[in-house]
Amino acid sequence: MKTQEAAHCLAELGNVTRLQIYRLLVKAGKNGLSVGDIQLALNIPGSTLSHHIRRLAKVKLIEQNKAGRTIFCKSQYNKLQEIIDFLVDKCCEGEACLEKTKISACQ
Amino acid sequence: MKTQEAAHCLAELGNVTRLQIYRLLVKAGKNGLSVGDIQLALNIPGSTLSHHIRRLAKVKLIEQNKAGRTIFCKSQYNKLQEIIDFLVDKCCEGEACLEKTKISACQ
DNA sequence: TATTTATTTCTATATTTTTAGAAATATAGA
DNA sequence: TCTATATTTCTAAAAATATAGAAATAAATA
Repeated sequence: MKTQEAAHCLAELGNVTRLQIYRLLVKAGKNGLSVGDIQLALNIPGSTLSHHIRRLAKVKLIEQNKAGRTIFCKSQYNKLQEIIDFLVDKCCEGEACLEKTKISACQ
Repeated sequence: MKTQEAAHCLAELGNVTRLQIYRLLVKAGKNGLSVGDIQLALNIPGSTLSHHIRRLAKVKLIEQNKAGRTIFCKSQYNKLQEIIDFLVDKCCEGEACLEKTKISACQ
């Protein structure tokens, strides 16, 4: 991952409401949550929620699939992996003081 | 780390210039770099650089110490550790599919 | 087909952020 | 003490973001 993309992803995570949404989805696992579930959990206006979800989806931190009139959102764990790898890469002049986080399941 | 603080830190990392500064410092290790070194590497106005460094320092992603008229900046690795821990905590309904990144040295 | 439900899009306003020139401060050295 | 160097603070303007009401869309159900 390049700096530009990493910064963009980190900026999307850098808003309290969006981070709450994202964390709900990280915890939720592969089935994810519907937009309605998230709205119920966070108690925010639909238009605000929709705006934040769209931004998370745009940078591929989450993905959405429609089932009838319900839209399910779920974390794209590989993107989080890439962000973490970017942040810890070549730490301390290559002295390898950071062991990488491995995201094994949930891909 | 709580959501509020995590979001704040992530927002500070979510700007290309600040992320470049931060990554230089993560790579630099425990001796860090002077403000002048960073300015040379990134080629940006001093006032802009100073503003970004201040923001990174404010959330303790980096620390600064003065030596004469030179200010050295270095990464506070433990903060990065906390952010990563926050992001991967309780992933996938506690199925523990994320192994935590360990930052052992450079504290 | 009419209604309800789930969610988005449109729109506008308030707030925050980014950028950088100019001036200020603080320390070292001549 | 005068000057040069390293860095910050002040200031202002442009751009981006956050928030949410209202209207629109799309699918399920009566």
